[in-house]
Amino acid sequence: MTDSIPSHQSVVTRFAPSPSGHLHVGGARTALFCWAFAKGRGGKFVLRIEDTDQKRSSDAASIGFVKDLLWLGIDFDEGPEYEGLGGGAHGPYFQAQRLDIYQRYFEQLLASGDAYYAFESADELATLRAEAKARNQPFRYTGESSRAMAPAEVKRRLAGGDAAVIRFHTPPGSITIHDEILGDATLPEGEVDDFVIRKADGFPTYHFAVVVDDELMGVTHVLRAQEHFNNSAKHIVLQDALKFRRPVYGHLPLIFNPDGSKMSKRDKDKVLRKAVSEKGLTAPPAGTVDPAIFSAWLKDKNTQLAIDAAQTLAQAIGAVLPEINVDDFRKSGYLPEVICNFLSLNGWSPGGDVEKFDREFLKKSFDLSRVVKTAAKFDRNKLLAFNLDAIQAMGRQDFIARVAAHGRDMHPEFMVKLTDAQFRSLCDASQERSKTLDDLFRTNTFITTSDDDLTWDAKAIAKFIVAGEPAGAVHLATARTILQECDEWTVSSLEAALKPFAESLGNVGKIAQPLRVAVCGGTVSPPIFDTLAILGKASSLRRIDRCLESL
RNA sequence: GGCCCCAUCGUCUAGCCUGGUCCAGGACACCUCCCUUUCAAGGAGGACACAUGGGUUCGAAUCCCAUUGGGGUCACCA
Repeated sequence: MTDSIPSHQSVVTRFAPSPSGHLHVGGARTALFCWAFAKGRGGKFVLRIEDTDQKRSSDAASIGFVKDLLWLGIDFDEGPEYEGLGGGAHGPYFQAQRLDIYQRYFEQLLASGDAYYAFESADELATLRAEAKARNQPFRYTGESSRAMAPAEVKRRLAGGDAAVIRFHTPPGSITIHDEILGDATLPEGEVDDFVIRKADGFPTYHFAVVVDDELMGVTHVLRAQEHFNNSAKHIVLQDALKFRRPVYGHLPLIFNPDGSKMSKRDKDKVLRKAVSEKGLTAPPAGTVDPAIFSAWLKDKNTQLAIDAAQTLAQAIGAVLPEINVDDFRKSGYLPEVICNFLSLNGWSPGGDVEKFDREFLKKSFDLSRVVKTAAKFDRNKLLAFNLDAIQAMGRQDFIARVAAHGRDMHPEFMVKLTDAQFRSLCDASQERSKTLDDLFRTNTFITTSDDDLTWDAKAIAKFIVAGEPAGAVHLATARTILQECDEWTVSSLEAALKPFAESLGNVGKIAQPLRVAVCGGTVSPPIFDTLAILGKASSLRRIDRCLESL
């Protein structure tokens, strides 16, 4: 009865997150592996929403994370209907809509004596738990008194409206979990107590819903994060009692922050709190966050600011929040194919020194035997390096198209200020130095600043305009008169015009830096001739004039 | 604290199952130099790991045990 599902049966995997507007990178990795495993074997990938927690049901309808999944190129065969995807014969795919299904199985277990009602309140249990903790003992619910309760008494209390949960009566004996990744592990008898399978509100607990749905949806392989490992024991005893098949389990190693802490949505909040306290802020900057919400948040470290509010506040105080969600990486200009590639490498590798590959390769190659047992620390540096490599490998048109799409999405105000020709020139000048699709927008704000609003960095002025013998300003003035004479304003013509003068000074740097500072306000920009060409003649001269006047 | 799991460069990992070809390979980061009109990018070098202690064996990163360290889990959350 403990046999795994036979291999000739086609593979079905599932990704079963709580409803959320955003997909966490850890979740993305799990989804990716589930997807690759099923797809690579001609099987099905099912998406199921685990929304059995009514306390969090305010956003239960929110499955915004699906857009992140699709952005990554992870599609599903069955699941909630979403933009033409989803549906399927095993729905509904929201657990909250499957209550009648669970009820049948509750009744089955109640009838067979494998489950029973229990009337302890959450408070009572919390007290017992606290006592156990104080004694450094694990708390185990044995439920002798509940099970000893006469059926008539149970009926009476139920009829009287007493709050009750249903608990599963875990049979005696040790429980062995077979795991394709970790191997076998045996939990001694008594480790799994009589856990709750139906809450007082009538909803199933996670353990129960998972077991029923996996069976009904034909799930053959359960791939999930290692934090669920011990839960498998509960699922196994439930499957046995319900006479269900056992799926093959594979528990994936966790993904951590570089410092070893668990990567979580709260990391953003932590960074934000730190920035706020460093700045000594007691009230939110005007126009960012509601002051009442802000002070409530500040008071209670256990609360988190809503994601949008956190973002605006961070922006206002110049804090950079860590990327945690897939959407954060999208906004930062990472490519979805690179994220998939990199995520795959956290916990798995194809071997043979191969580490750059696409989703098709992953589908074909992914297998459980090469999944690593140890947790990985998420290395943003390496991700960034992969992203750079992918960008550099792109064709010119492809790069322009993708940067433009990113720009329309994330920086519309930037896009409207540039002509098509300017934008293409900027792309050409930026591709080889772009680590993300966002770099070009962040590092070239001088282009969209109007000529008369441009300000200069004092250090840059001191070093490249004021200093020198003769001063940079002198060369700048000379360069200006040369530029004035240029009728053709292209990269090559500008270079040709300025080269002789630059060489007479020794090297191009003598003139490039003063010019760069004058037209950009700082020391960093695309190559100087590209920069001048993109700005155009009128703008370039005007900026040089203003710079010279400002001295 | 109980239980469970894990342990190769700073990081992701290859090698481990089927001991010798490993004085341990790749990648990111790091250091040095080169190139250079800034920032990047690029090129050439370099440093860097089998947690510790016992076994087994002619021989161990690879097998066994212990120790240490890390993680997970002990909810009417998933």
